[in-house]
Amino acid sequence: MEDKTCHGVETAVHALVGKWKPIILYQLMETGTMRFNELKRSIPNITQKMLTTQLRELEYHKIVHREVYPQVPPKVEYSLTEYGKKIIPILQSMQEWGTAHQQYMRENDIQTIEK
Amino acid sequence: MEDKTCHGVETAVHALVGKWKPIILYQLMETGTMRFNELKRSIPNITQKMLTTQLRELEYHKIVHREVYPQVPPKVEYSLTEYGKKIIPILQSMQEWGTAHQQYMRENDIQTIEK
DNA sequence: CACCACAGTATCTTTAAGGATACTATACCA
DNA sequence: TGGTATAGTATCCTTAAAGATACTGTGGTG
Repeated sequence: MEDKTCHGVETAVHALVGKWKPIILYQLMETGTMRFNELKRSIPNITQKMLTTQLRELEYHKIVHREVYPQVPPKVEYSLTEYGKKIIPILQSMQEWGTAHQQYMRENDIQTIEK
Repeated sequence: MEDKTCHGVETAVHALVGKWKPIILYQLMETGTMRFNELKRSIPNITQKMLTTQLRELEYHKIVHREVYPQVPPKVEYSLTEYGKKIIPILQSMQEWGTAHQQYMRENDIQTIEK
């Protein structure tokens, strides 16, 4: 963190990176407050473990708020914090570019998924 | 394209993710055309292998242009393509948010690097 | 009574990403 | 004659991320 070469982009990458975080955030951005399983259902293929760990990290970074209702069966709601809402522009430009990129890749017969 | 589940964000993440890609792109955005070693020197700790593979992937995605000059010693220049320049808004909002986030984390005594 | 939904943990295993190191060719420089 | 710079490959090895699976407690429903 000392040197000038550690760009903000690095920090942003660090906080947002991972296969799931941007998708989780995008969901919360679109839908607002969501319960754990609601979130899980909205993201195909994500496992409980992945969802939990990613949410915990986002919570740690104060990007996501976790509200526990002491009930049985449990009820836990997730939402973007006011602070977390500041990443909406990033998500939106990613969404915009990503959608265009899908089309561009298709037009040029380039695989979006390499390997 | 009406596939609601495969968000553009996913594609964006896929094309931009990795420890190095956003940094490489940010360099090229700031400096313009750069030679291989110039890029390498500007990114501390990156290995040749990492730089090469990341550049190849970006080239594959038509985000980065690679210009080889048939000389000895070799000269290869990298730059953003016109298409690649479309991600500048993403990089800028990431840079902006990331810088603010560093400060926010510092103020709240939260480690940017977990674990 | 058996079973479901809820929101998770706890382990274990797999896979992908990243890193270290050594090596290449060739021209120029001292 | 040896050393430097260039832009890479080719291997091998180490982590970190992701995934699979099983398990928890409890209250309400059929």
